[in-house]
Amino acid sequence: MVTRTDAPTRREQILKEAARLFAERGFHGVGVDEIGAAVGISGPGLYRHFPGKDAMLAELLVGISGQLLTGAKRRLAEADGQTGAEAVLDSLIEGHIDFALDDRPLITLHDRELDRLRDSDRKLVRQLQRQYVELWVEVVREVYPALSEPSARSAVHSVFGLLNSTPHLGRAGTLPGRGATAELLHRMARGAFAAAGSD
Amino acid sequence: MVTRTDAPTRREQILKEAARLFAERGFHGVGVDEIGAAVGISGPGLYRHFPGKDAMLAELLVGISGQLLTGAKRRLAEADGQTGAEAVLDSLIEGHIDFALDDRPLITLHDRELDRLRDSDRKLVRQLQRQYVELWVEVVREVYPALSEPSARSAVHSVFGLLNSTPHLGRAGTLPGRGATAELLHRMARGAFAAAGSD
DNA sequence: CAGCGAGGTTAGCGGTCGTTAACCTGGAGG
DNA sequence: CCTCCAGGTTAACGACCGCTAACCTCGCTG
Repeated sequence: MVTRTDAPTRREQILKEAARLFAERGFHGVGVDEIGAAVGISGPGLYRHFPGKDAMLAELLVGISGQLLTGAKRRLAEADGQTGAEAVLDSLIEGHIDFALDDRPLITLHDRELDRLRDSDRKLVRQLQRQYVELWVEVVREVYPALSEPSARSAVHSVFGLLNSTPHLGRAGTLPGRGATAELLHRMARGAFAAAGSD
Repeated sequence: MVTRTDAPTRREQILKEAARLFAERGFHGVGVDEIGAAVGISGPGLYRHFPGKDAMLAELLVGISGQLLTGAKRRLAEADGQTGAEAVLDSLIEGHIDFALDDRPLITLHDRELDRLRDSDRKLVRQLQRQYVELWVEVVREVYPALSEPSARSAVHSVFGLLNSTPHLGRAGTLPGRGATAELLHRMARGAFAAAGSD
């Protein structure tokens, strides 16, 4: 894991705050003035960093999808041949949980504001998402050969729903600690797949 | 189950179309003119039926939460004493799946646009949602006594995420039929709970 | 058959929002 | 020291949107 030590750039600040605000109140529910205020500058100042409000959302969504896919590919490559499919599936689940727990606003945006994108950006995001899903489907079917491909795809989407539920778990603190939550989610995801695979 | 035979009222038409549009493009992304057009009247005509756009969303969300809670209470009462906790849990899961499959737009709204409500309405909806969750938590803990209350609550929220993933499953037709999908979801939900309960 | 209310219509107001224009400023480089 | 540009500022424009006002028109009903 690469740890950043240098300060975040203004662009990164903006993206982070925009993600939080978009997740809280929806893309159309947030004004550029608010985003600016959140980073200490005022509305139109944002246009020195982004061509428009749409571009911020696009960069966020493309970034999320790309990051998920890249991480999954890396995990798949790291384990290829050496370890069994079970271990790969565990690694995929772990990666997705880390993302869901560490970047809740992004997870929220990811399946909520996709339709607000320009056509070309939306196509790109959907393509990345599809690749990510297909990668999971292959691994899941290797672990549970009884699953048909459509069933496996449905199961994967459903498990994403399960893992992405983290924003609904107590807003902060009330849940039993990050480690325990991650472990609970992991067990439940495996249990859900196992139940789906007992055709 | 009560089956309606009479034609839907204009109010009901409006609510249905508004739900669909809100789910597709978000509350702020839909104009009153579009909602009107969807039922064949034009924008301001809606104000003969609702005091404002907010009121439509409020009625939808309060209706959803109330319907879910009422259904769950009924299922709990029907089985009380007679059947085991396992059967009650199965009944709850079945009811939630029916709702998720039959009213996808409402399920989408339910956890997406809550923050767009007036304070009083939002409090009411949250209270109904909380009661619904607590009802599930009690049943789940009866079936899996090893689960602590916080863990059970997290597990319930996560299973809701799983069951509410239906809008993400193929937009229509591509999934293996309603019955098979319902059964798959049911099995996965039970599997997830079982895995959570093996503390 | 007069009257009236339910349920529409169109025009338009007031506010908000994304974006652009025009201007300012501090610090780095020759 | 002059220049320039990155990164701000405020003012303002145009579009859009929720909502109201004013008006119309049926179908009941006394």
